[in-house]
Amino acid sequence: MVNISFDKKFFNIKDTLYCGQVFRFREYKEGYLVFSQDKCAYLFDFDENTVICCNDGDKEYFENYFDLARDYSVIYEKALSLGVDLLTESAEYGKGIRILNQDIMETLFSFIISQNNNIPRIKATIEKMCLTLGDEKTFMGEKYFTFPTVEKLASCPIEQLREFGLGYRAEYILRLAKDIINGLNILEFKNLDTVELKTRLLSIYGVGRKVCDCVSLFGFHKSDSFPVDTWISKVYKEDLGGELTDPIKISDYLVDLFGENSGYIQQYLFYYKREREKLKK
DNA sequence: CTCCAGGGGGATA
DNA sequence: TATCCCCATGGA
Repeated sequence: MVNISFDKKFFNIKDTLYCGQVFRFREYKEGYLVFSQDKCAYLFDFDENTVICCNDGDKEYFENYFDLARDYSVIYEKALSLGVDLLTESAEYGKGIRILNQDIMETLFSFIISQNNNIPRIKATIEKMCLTLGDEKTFMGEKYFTFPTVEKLASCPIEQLREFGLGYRAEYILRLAKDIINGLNILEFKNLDTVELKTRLLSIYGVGRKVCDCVSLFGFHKSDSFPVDTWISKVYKEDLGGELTDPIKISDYLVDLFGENSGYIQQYLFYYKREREKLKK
């Protein structure tokens, strides 16, 4: 086992896990267990640091997963410098968020599941998938299940996929898994620029603009992506005074406005808007 | 272009 | 109890 310590000023565990970019984690002891692919890490606070505890062989994987090489103070300062009141508040509130570098396959399947769905149910569905189709492993004495392989997903009867709570998304999952088995190479997309990547992602059955932007950002770390859901639509309309209604046009407008920082700013705004709404109740 | 089905749970009225 | 909403999309 190895411990990686990182200044928690720009790495807050809760903000990073609850800002909606990731679905496989659970509370454990003084912190959280986070699962990715077949791996697991234990995160906790220690003094002024966030500590990542993982198996020796997974050190580099999780350093990349938590995007430790990137200086988030630059992104935070940039957000403040734009002079938009709501963004300043949002960045201050969510400056501990890190945009994860998640497993590409897992991100793609997970965000197809996320469409027109709520986060508790997305988590529950993915958990059932892992429990049934994944492999059992142990980390720090805790049992967990790996994310299903494409082979397992492709050979799973559609009725069983529906039992996980996938609903009509079961068809999307099955068709994609089968396409990958038949030669569709998603990992090859890593070499593409954002425009080309998005075109390829959009050609996948069940992937529209919203899922495409999430996968571009959370799987491929294309930060010139601005996923627009109902919360971001509200921010755009209520706080930025926008008049567009088509989410695709709103996304294009916001990427044009924020450029390379779009993805980070999207997370600041989404998280702040949603958390603040929760607090009102 | 608009309309609507797709699962199902939780929030709201 | 009924209705709306949810990190939407494909098809008519």
